[in-house]
Amino acid sequence: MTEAPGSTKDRVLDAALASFGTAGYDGTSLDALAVGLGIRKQTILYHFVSKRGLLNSVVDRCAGEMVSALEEALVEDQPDGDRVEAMVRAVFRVALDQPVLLGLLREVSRPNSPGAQRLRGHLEPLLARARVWMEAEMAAGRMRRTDAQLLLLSAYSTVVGVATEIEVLRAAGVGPTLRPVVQRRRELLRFLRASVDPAT
Amino acid sequence: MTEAPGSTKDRVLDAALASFGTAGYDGTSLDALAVGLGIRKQTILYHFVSKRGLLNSVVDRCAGEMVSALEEALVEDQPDGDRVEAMVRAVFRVALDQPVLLGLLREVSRPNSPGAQRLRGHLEPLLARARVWMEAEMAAGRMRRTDAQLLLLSAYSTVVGVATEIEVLRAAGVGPTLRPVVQRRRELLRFLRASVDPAT
DNA sequence: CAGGCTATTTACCAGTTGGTAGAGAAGCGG
DNA sequence: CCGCTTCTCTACCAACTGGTAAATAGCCTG
Repeated sequence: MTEAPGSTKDRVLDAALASFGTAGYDGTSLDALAVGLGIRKQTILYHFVSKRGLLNSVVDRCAGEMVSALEEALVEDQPDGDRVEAMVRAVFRVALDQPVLLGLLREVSRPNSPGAQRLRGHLEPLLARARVWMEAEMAAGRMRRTDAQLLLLSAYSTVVGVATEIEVLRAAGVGPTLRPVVQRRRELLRFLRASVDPAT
Repeated sequence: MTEAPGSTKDRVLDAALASFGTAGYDGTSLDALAVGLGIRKQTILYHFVSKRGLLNSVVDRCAGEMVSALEEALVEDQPDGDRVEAMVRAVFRVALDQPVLLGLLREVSRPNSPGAQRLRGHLEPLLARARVWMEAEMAAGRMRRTDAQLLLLSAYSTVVGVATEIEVLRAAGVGPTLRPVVQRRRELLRFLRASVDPAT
């Protein structure tokens, strides 16, 4: 079922991810993509039917990777060890390992963007689980009472913003050093804890 | 020099801002833009020479508005009244008054995007001023010692993320109510204060 | 070896893209 | 009335867009 890593289909997916993530959907041309891969455009269309289908496949694969990474982080330490931290660490790990993936996330999370709805479809169950968990924590008094959905959306956009920022830093001349990233993650964690702290 | 608000040139700028901000640069066609305005595409090209020129003009105008809004917030209360809060409030006001402007900011702040460099050119002096101010605050012990540039970039991306999120919220079904925005602003302020608080 | 399946190709197409060339038209100072 | 400038228009165009149709080649199975 899963495509062999060296197959044409898989190579197209990789290249498409990179292009969608950096140049955007409209900025990506199937011709250019094909030339870059040394194949003909029609080969791409054979595998993915249409440009939109290609985007959907890319989104599906990436969302799958991300969701599984997050779920792994969630079950990792059952005994209420800081789950928030585990999730943030997971996201940052992904951001460092595959920066292009964040580019796609950014591109696709724009409202009215093709693929935005599809992405939401993938993330929805995860969000639902998190919401349920948060409401339980609130009921137990381990978390400050707020609108769970709103807090989640806030956390989501903040995390994405922060992770995306790594690209911006690189563009601004700050080298791909690890230090700023670590520092940034520490501050983000403090922020999220503050949002959640039952005191005040 | 400044164009009359009803002039063709100005109407084109408005429509282009809206289109660039929502559909992106590549997703915007001069033909469609012209049809929407009831004029011919060549009229647009007469005023702005090229599509790229149009983007530049849009960026220039918007960056001007934003920078002046921020500078206004900075001098507003000279006696060290919380300048950070003043700036955040200014940004949120812009985000609420002209949401499209945030869309453009988001589109254009992607690295490698056309217009990204131009935007940085506009924001650079403002950032430089802020950096100088922060270093003075640090020296005076009123602010925790950190890398000023890094903190600024963090704050920038966070603020943009948060403001952009308003669109996301709308897309996620949460109405354009004011409450979430206010709540979000409060939390953001707490975050920024925590990043700055000299007591660890 | 025949026949189907998968994968990739060549050939082609209609529509759209940003952009050029040049013609009118409207206003204005002399 | 002339000439100049400013603006908008019609008429084109070469390049590129995503997409269709059909031919070809390899491969496995019967």
